Amino acid sequence: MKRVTLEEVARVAGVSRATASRVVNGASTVDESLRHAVEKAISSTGYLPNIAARSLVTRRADAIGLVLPDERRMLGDPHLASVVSGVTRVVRPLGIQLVLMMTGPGTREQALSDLRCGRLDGVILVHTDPADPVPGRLIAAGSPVVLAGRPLEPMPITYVDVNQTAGAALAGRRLKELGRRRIATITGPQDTPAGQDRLRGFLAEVPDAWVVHGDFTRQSGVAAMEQLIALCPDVDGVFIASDLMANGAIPVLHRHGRKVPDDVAIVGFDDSSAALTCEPELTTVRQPIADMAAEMARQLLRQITQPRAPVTSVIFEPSLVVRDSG
Amino acid sequence: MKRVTLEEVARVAGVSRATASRVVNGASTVDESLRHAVEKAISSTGYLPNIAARSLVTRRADAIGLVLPDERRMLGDPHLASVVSGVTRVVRPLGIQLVLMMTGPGTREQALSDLRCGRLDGVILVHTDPADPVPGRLIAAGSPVVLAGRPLEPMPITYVDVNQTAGAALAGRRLKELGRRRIATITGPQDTPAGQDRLRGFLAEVPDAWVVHGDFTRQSGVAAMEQLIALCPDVDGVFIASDLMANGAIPVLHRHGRKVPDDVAIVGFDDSSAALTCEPELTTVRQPIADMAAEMARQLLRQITQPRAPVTSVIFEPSLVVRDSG
DNA sequence: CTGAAAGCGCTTACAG
DNA sequence: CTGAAAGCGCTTACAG
Repeated sequence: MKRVTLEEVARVAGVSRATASRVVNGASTVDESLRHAVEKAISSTGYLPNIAARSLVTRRADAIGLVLPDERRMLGDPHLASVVSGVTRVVRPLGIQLVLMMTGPGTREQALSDLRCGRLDGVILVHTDPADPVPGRLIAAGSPVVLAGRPLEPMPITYVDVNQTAGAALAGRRLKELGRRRIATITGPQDTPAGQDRLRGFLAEVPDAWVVHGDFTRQSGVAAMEQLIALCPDVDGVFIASDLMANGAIPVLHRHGRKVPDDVAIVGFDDSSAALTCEPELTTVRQPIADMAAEMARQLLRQITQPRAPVTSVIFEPSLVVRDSG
Repeated sequence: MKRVTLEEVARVAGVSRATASRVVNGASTVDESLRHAVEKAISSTGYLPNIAARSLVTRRADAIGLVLPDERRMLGDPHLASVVSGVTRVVRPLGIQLVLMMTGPGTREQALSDLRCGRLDGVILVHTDPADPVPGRLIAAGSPVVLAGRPLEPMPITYVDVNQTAGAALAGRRLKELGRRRIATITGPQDTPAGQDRLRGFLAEVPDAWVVHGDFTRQSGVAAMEQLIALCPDVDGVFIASDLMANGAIPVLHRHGRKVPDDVAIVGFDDSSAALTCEPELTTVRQPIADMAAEMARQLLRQITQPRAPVTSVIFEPSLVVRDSG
């Protein structure tokens, strides 16, 4: 574990530290023969630049944060691995670290101070609730930040989202094409943009649908389906606003002797891993989570390198994945 | 975003930079009145130490890595959030960052170089397969490292695991207590310690059990159960070596007209979120993942602060969580 | 294109 | 207990 410094590389290559630094950083203004000498010295010594020293002068941490809500809220969440994967895909080739911050109620401030003390160049915020002051303070501080999903209240911040209303409309159209007549929906929480948009998009397509409310959790899917069956026993098509809720709701139908999709067609939303653990496998609206996460990383990187660039958001189009449930 | 330095704090407080540094770092050898002056200066200026500058001299990154396998392998994995949560719990109060490394086949080396260039103080390795050269090289380099789970081949490395054989025995005992006579098991992959131990521990309790092999994935649970039903149509109790496999296997039983738990009792292993998405909810052997992850972090921290400390591993005792499936 | 030099912001022996 | 000073390892104007 002998620590090799740039000084040493320069000496071995017979050049100055400045020149050695230039080839390490790929500056194009280095003579070919010197470059070669330095490269040879690098590999012979096994040199690796000290990141702290570099950071100190470049004023970049080369690290971004992924700020998550607390464990309880992440636990059933089937998206985490995909988000991490998508971000990693764009960030790693650039040598940028992904630091995970799973926050408790009082610890979201951490992101702010990590940004201020130069530990992080920017942050991606997941599952931000409307009361959270962090996004506002980040904007005020001029820190690079992107939100996963449109914020409830409009604010001048970059976000990446799927076209929620279009996705819900896809689900509605599918149920109609299947010839279903007594159509219902189990919604997400109505104090979130996704919950609102999925309901609105669906009703635009199926205005007379029955509406029962859930909150995206599996458990709420169970309760909502019980409620729905009581409300409308002969329902024959249901759009359930998250795969996780569908995962809870389908067994309720079975318990009531209703077959899926013969008696009741089900369409979910997300195309998360929860869709595959449904019986039968879930027809659902696909959100390309990993691609969206990759785009968040790209947007964040752009803000970091171009602090004065205009704020833009990007919306992905959803698609319908037809499986067995509807 | 004006950057406040220690220099400035010292000037405001009317002391030297050295003294200011001492109170920032909580050195006890500072006169009370000076300490007060510095503290006041810190809060009035909003000072936050520059991490890179500190790292450069302390030679610590104050960051640890969590090295995961590729997305495909993590996707259905219900443990990720719990692991992150457990590690975060111990690491955050110490101001240590958790950096996530989701590796592809060729990128596990990243951990090595991040360690060498001072970007990481240590790493936790998850799902290491026997062919992976990384653990060996980490040991050779003397880097702080802990493994999630016992390595297949014995090696002088710290790991944290659950007592797998004891857990499997718990499952066997449960099925016997339920009065089951034709007992079987669906195993995990036999080239992993967990897969081997769960089978061994189970057979020690139920020596004459039928054995069908799976690989911990949901899909393999489906296939294995089909196979088992063909092999032993009147099986009445099955220990399935992961909740995820059980999640796939139970619907197969239903499809064959067998009720759970009346006709066939099922006991899983993990107590992950997959246990709750089973119908009926899964009786399973609980692995306290978050606590285990917290312990991994503690072990790693100890290695970082005490490089010459002896290698120790820690084993958690599992417990049986009785729900509805068996 | 190249090198000598300054400087990034901190911690830590070393004297006093 | 306190301060002046050295030094961590790099990058980057600035001359040449």
